[in-house]
Amino acid sequence: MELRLYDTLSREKRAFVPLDAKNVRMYVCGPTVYDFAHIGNARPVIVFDVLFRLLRHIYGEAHVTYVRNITDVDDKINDRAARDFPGLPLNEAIRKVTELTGKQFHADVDALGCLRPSVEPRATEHIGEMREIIERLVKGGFAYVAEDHVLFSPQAMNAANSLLPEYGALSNRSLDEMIAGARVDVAPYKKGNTDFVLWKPSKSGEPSWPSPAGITAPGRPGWHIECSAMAWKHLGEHFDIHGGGIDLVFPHHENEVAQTCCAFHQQRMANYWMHNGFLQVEGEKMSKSLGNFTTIRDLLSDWPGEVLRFQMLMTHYRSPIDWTRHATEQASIALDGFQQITATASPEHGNVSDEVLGALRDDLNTSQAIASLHQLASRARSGKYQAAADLRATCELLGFGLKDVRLQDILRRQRSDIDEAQINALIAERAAARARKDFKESDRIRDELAAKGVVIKDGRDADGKPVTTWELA
RNA sequence: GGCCACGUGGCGGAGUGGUUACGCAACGGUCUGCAAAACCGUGUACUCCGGUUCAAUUCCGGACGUGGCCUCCA
Repeated sequence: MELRLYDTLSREKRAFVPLDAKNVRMYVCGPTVYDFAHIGNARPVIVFDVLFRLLRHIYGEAHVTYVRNITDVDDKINDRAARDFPGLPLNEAIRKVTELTGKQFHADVDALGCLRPSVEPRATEHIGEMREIIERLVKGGFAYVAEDHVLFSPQAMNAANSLLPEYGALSNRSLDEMIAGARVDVAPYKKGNTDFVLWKPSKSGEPSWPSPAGITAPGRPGWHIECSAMAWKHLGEHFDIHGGGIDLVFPHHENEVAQTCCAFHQQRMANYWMHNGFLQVEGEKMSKSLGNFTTIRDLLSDWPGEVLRFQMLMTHYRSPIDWTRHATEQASIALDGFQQITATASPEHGNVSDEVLGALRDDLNTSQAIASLHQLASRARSGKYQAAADLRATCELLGFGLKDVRLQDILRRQRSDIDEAQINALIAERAAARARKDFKESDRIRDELAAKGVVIKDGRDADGKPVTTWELA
C-alpha cells in the first residue's frame, strides 16, 4: 500500500515517491533556543516524529535521514542573554542561553517519546554554507548589497525567465498583491519593498562573522537563510519532505524556497511541504499576557510524556487543536487501558497492525490509527493474546512504550494531600465493621473516603479471601 | 482590507453523495450486603440560509462563529 501525503504547495494529497528510496530525506524547522518550549512547539516535533518512524518502517531505518535544526542565532536569544546574564560578555551569555535551552528542549522532547533526528545542525555551525548561498544569489542577480546588508529580491526571481518557481507559490499569494499591501515603513536601503534580508551588519558586541559579497563590516545572517544552508548541507539541493508549523509558510518557507531554488537553479526545494495546524489552550490562543503560556515542562510535572504525545495524536495533524485538561485526562484513560491489556504481552510476539499502518499511510491519520488501536484493544480484552501482542507492537511503532502510564499512579503523584496510612486505617476499620455485618458503619466509612476523592473496591485475592483496594476518583 | 483553515452527538474526534467511525461520559443488565471494577447491551450528530441532485453532514454559493498568515511566532 502506498503512502499518501498532503502537500501544501500543490494543495492536494499525493502518493509519496521518494527521490531515492535508499535515502529518504526530511527537513523540519526546529526550535529557536531562548526559552522553554511550549506545548505548541511540541506539535511539529511529535507529528514529524511519527512520520519519521513511519518512513523508517517503510523504507528501513538506515534509509531515512531526518534533519531538524537548532536556531542559535537570533535577536530573541540576544535579548534573553542580556537579560539573564547581565554581568557576562554578550557572546558568552548567548552561549549559556543556547546551551541551557537546548538541553531543556532535548529533555522535554525525549520525554514525549520522540526519537532524536539523524542530524541536529546548529545555525552557527553553518555560517560558511550561508555565505556560499548568498554569494551565489548575488552572482545570479537575485540579491544585492546595500549599506552592508545583502537583500534578496523576489521581483528579480520572478523576472528570471527560467524553470524557477514563482515567488509566492507556496503561500498562495501573488507578488503584486504583496507589493500593493506592503507596510509603509520599508527600510530605505531596500530597492523593492518585498525584498528580505539575507545578511545584515552586526552591532558592536553582537555575534558577528566575516561578511559575504565583498562587505568589509562583520555581520550576521538573516532568519531564513539558515534553513536553506542546513538543508543543503545535510540533504542536498533538492530533497523529499520539508515540514513545520503552518505559521511558517509565510514568510519563512516561501523565502527558503526562493533562496534555495535561485541559488541552485532548482525547480523545487522539497517535493512535499507539510504543515501542522495551530494549537490553542482551553479555547484561547496561547499568550504570556493571558497567562496560559503552557510549557512542555509544566505539563510533564503532572503527566507522563506519553500521555501528552497521545493527546497530540488524537487530532489529525493538519486540524486545529484545542489543548485542554479534559482531553489530557481522556488520553490518560486510553493509555491506562492499553497498558493493562498489554501488560503480559511481549512486543516481539506481535505484528504491527495493518489497519493502523493503513491509517498512517493516509496522510498520517493518527485519529483513525488510534481508533484501530481501540479495536485491537477490545479484541485483546476478550482474551486474544495475539491481539494484545499486536497492540503492544503497534504502540511501540507509534512511540508508546506504555511504561508508567497507570492512571492511578499518575493521580497519586498529583495528589500530595493523600495520606495513605490514614486511608488504610479507615479501610481496616471498615473491614472490621463488615465482618460483624455493621453495614451502616461500613457505608459511613465509604462515604468518608469518597469525600476525600477515594473510591474503594471490594474484591477477592487469589485464595478467595476478601480484599479491599482503593483508587482516586 | 487581502489570503487561508476550521465549525460533526453531553465531550474529544475520524469519515462519507444514500449503509454502525472510534473513545470518554450517560443509561439499562449481569455481578456485588451496597458499591466500584469487569463483562453484555442501548441512545443521541453533522452551525445557519440558499443552490445542484432521485438523494447532501459530504459538492457549489452566501451568512455567522473561531483561529492562522500578511509584523523575523511551531
